[in-house]
Amino acid sequence: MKGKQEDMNVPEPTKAELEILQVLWEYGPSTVRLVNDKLNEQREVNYTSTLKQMQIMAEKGILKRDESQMKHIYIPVEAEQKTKGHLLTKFVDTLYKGSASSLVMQLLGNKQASKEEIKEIREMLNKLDKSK
Amino acid sequence: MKGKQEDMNVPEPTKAELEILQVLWEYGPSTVRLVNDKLNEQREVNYTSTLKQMQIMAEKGILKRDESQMKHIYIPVEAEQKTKGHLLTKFVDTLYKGSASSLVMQLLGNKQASKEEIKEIREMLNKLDKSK
DNA sequence: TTAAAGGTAGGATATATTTCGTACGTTGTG
DNA sequence: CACAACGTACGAAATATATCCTACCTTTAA
Repeated sequence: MKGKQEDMNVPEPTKAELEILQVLWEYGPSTVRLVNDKLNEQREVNYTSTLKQMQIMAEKGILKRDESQMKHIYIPVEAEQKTKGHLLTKFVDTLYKGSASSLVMQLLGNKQASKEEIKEIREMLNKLDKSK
Repeated sequence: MKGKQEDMNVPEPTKAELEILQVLWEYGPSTVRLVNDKLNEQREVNYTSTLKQMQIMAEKGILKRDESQMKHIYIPVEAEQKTKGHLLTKFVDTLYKGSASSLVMQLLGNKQASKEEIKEIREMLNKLDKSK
């Protein structure tokens, strides 16, 4: 049995696409107008640029949309954590040959993690232990 | 006093550029021939494509080169860890709003870290404590 | 009821990145 | 010497990504 459209593999977002996803993750299903407004709080973008981008994302299967109203509502197909997980996996694979601990080592070594964060990480590890 | 050429900010590598850097990191300063051979172990690339790419990287200041021999030798300007550090910082900033612990949380949660790796991470944390 | 505001669609353009073709010089070997 | 192998330089083409212009439809408010 063949999979439905929604089952197809969602391609990795490009840089501009990621910006849009961030807005949708933060504000939930939204119109192009809202997304474009949020983007413009950071940099200047023309409305139709954002529109086009989101249309393309819908074509690619990154977003789905509700066309029942004139103001279409766009929704990410994948959950935030899933998409971030993909990106993280790819990142670890390319830069650290898949070794999560190598990545964490650099994170801790380069002071990219504050004391509080180190504390949080330790607590996470402890919780992991208890759950076994 | 103005900085020398070498002091200029090294731009972030593109995807193709990163592939080349990986080879140089692994094998040290190398000729285009060697880099191209290594790349071709993974995918087909024309020699002149790799050459051009490395020439551009030299222009950008990502690589420097020794032209004293006919076979030019290319060398990364930044150390491996420094470049990876930049990329990691950017990654944490864009995807996790700069929170290292959020990233680690996902790493641990999504089973992208094996038992052994979790053990290693814990040991790293312990070492960090001792050094204080 | 009509003009302004705001919506979508889609082609064209701009920019960034990647790949390759061609020209031409140097090295090595029969 | 001559020619094949190998090197660089550089413009052009191919791709991928991002932005915008124009046309046209719908809603809203004067």
